[in-house]
Amino acid sequence: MKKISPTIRDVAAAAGVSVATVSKYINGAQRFSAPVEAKLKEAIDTLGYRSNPLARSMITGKTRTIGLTILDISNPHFTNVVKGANRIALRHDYTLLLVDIDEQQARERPLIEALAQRVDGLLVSSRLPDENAQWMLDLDKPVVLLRNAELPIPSVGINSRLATYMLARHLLDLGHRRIAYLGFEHARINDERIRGARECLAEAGLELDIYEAHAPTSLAGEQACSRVMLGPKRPQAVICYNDLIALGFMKEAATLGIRVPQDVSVTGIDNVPYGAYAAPGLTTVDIQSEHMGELAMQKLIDALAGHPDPGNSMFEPRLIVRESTASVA
Amino acid sequence: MKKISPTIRDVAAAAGVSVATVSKYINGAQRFSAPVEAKLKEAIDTLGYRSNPLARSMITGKTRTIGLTILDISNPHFTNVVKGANRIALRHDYTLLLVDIDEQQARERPLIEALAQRVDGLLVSSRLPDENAQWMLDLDKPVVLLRNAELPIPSVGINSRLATYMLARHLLDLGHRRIAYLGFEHARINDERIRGARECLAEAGLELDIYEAHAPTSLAGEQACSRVMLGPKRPQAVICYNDLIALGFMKEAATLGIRVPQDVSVTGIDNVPYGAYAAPGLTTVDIQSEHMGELAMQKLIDALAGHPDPGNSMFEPRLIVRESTASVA
DNA sequence: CTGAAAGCGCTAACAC
DNA sequence: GTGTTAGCGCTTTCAG
Repeated sequence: MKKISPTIRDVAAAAGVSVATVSKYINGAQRFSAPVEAKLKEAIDTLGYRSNPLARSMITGKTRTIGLTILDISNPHFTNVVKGANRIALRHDYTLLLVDIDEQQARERPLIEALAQRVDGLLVSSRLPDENAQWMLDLDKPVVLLRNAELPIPSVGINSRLATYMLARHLLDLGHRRIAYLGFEHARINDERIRGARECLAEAGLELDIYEAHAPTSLAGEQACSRVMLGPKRPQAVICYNDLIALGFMKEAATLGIRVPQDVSVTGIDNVPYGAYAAPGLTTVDIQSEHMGELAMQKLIDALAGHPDPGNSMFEPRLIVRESTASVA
Repeated sequence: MKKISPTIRDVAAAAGVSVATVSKYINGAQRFSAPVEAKLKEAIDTLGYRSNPLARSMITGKTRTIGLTILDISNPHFTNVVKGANRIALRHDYTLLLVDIDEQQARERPLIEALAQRVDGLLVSSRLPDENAQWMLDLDKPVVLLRNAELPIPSVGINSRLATYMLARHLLDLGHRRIAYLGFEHARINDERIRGARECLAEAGLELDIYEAHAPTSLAGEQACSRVMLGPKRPQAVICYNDLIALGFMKEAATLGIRVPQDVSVTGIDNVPYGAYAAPGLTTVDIQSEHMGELAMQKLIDALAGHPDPGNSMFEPRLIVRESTASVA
């Protein structure tokens, strides 16, 4: 059962034409006389010929593949980014070469450099600070960054500062005064998020208490909960770095006998699907993850087609109020 | 800024050796005399040479890429499969070419066939029934199926029948008699799941009432809830096709004023991460999604290395009892 | 419209 | 150890 697949030469022989003609036919490069076209069609499907994409790629330098690096596919935010990116890619006949960096920064650069050689362009989500991302300019492939960048690389991101500003505003409106932020300092946008909340509180003459989760995960949220809630400065409301941390936080709060939202209001960021199915439903900010993936891929494909759209595109966050936040008793 | 990247010939020239020598050096195929090795090293990094993987692939026929088709990356079950598969792949220096079929069966076969030409092997998750999957044998690439297959194709799956049997048993033990199954008939394994639950109930002289969700999603679970709970045969317990449906079901139940688990016990299948963070926590069956991805990838890589492990590997489900199930009042 | 010929960048025998 | 020589399967001038 080791049938060697037919090459363009076999087709040419069978159809009694030259390989060049076959090549042009396959690529729809021009029109043909009726008899030639008929013979080609015939030869191709009796042989079951399929052109070898590798050989074509070597010559054209195009692979119809987009490299996508993601920090952690388990995080629904990134899952949605992939979903959106995949949708647009398939629509344009591109396929995704996916690399889940899996939170190990060390391998990031070599992985991306290797990836770059095998794709037409890249979508990159990375924790690398802008200063250390210059090398991406040397990849000689179009890149779109999944974040807000100051670099001369097109990017798609979210206004994180506004996101936390909105959450802080919402909590202030509910009458909260002691508001804490449970962050994740290894994320580049953590500072932005702190700034947004701080600004808002400052306008009310208040300060933001800052706590740290050791990972952007539910488990880390659970583990941080007692530290935040049973410490000396128990907050009335907690803004979490993301929804996963918030969900973990809420679960552990329940275990500790702390009621949400009666005893503490909790918010996340991302609007992951499961925030709506938690109880109480999680108040959060929608950052349009799937649209981010779509837009980033669209920008990349446009660049590939010779219509680069440089600069940073920023999505505006949208507040989603559910039951995890409430007025001060 | 259009620097054409150096080829193996440039390196050979710069180092004063033949291209064959360079090729062997790059591939670490043998040892070299000290002076040659030094010159090669020198030439390679002054030129910044990187071998072109496309050219290599064309000759060797190997791409170090694994094709992975998934039904819906948004479903945490599949997300975890990807996570596991990616981990093993990276460990062996393979990369994933991901295609999210996105629940549109029509494009499945052509997409997979195209994918097969560009990869060394495939991991396939598909809704195609075994009878219509014969063509996969003709892909001329090793394939591992992510399901229980009767085909002569290696596969990794879960004992679905046992999963629902266990859930039914658990519910019977809690004293439930009127037990319903909320399924998703387009899934191949739906029948297996029905059978497992039915068998268990039959042993107790009971029958299973069957309802249908129109998709394997939370939204579909929400929409099905009133149909199940406000119909003529209100069940005491509901076994849902998967966790997403169960989560949606529980949410809508709360909206309808039906208490879980006091008024109805609910279970899912999959053990997605967010089942633990719902309230009440979702009783479910762990199907080891991530391990499935790992094992499937390992089987594929073994096959690629000439150590095929044919046959079906089946994971055993594990019951996870949380708060969404309770004894009859 | 069709074909001949020259490679793309690399590997793989096989000599030396 | 190192070099020579064929190509892999395809696209792409450039003639006719």
